[in-house]
Amino acid sequence: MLIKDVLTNVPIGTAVEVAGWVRTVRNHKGKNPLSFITVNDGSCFSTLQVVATPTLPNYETEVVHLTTGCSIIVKGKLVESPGAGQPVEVQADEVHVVGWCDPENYPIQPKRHSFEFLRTQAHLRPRTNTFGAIARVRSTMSLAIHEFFQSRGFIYLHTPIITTSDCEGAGQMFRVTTLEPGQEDFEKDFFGCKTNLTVSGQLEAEAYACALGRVYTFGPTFRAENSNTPRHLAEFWMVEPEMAFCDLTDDADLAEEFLKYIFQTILERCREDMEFFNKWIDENVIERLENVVQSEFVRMSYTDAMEILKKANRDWQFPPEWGKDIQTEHERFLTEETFNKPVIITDYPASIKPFYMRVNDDGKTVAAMDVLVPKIGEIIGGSQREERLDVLISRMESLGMNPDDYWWYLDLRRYGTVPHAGFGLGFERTILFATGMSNIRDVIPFPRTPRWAEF
RNA sequence: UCCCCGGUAGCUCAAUUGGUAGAGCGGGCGGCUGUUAACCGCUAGGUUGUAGGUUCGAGUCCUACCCGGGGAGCCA
Repeated sequence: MLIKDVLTNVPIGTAVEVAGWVRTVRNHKGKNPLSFITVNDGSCFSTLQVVATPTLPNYETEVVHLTTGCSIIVKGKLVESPGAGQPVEVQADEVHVVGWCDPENYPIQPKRHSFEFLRTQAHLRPRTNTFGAIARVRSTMSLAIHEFFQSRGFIYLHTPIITTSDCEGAGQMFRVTTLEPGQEDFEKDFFGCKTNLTVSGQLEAEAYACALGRVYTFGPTFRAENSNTPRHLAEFWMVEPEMAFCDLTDDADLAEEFLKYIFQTILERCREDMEFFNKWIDENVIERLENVVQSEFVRMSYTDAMEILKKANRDWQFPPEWGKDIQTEHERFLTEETFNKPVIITDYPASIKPFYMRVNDDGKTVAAMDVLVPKIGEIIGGSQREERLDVLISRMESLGMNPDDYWWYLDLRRYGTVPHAGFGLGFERTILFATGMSNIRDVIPFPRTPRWAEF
């Protein structure tokens, strides 16, 4: 029986059986000895208080020696709790110790640990309040993502992890090879050519969108960038919808609806976990999410955003200038100081965006859009794709790319081409925003970053 | 990769101008008539990240390296 159900669905007086890990133990040894054991099984944030007395045959031999981390199975009766901290508790008829936990060596103590320390104990940190809550929120968000797309007629697509295509501009790649170190003859390699871990499923998703209409991917992505920040991982999860017969405005509409849906979902379904984050991690996180769900996102062109930045009376480390990238300090100014909500920036200069984005009529900008949120910065990057064969080829050539390498991608424009658009959402960055956590290494179970692939 | 800050007990941290390394929590033992990260008493626990150097003397100063955090770049 899950503790989640015991605490919400089971009437007082019911015989229950729960299995979980001991969080804390309080023993009283006076004239009226008894023990309070709080147990968590991960099914919900709350613990269940178990009351054990010396009438248990193993009370002296086992129960009083329980410590944090022990695994137990408890049979007993659910009763109203006379104590103040919890409405109900279990009066134990049986406490079976499944696994002992040496308290001298067990790293997880019933106290506050630093996240830095817990990262070195990534196999045990899910037993803490914070990491249990993150795991449940992450799972609920994953389901919400599928619900959102499936209910709108999107087909869930699995794009390859090993690829030969280079989604230009998406960063450094991890080589996949069976060659011995030093060998450079790719014809002798496993695939007979140079292969990498994917940096994006977009190009393949476009192929399926140009057949099935609406598709989305949700899977791992790999970047070999030497990025050492609280917002970057070498292995992270990305959601990439792609829609045929769709322009940039439709794309931005989808992104806005999508974010609102997943935040709304965790506010509704992860109330207890969210209240924990709000109390201990970020005292404004619930209010911020509610604002996002209720408010309209700001939408403005890159050109207009540059005007706002230029008019701002402040010393920029990177002075804003048309044609240059929007820097982190600019993003924060827009999302945190100017609007204090998500901002969608559209129509970036072609010179700073990749080849596949559709060239606008002005010839200088492309139909790109980034969704920026307070604190985290960019969580979505997307665009309308260039569907005109001649424009796409000349764009590739001017960037020094060989169109022959992208023959199948160009076929999509040769045979029944169609306006289409899509975006990529960084899943972990979205969890950061949703939980108020500040380091991306704490919202994925086993993070991979430069010089760190333990566990 | 660059800039800044840090590394002391199992964990979280303290240690004056360079002068005998401490506390809280956790652990062990004892006490406590229902507790809430319980409380009270006693107790064990350290090659101060690594390797050099300066000094009568280094946790403290210098050099190099390793690891971590924050910021930047790259991006999601």
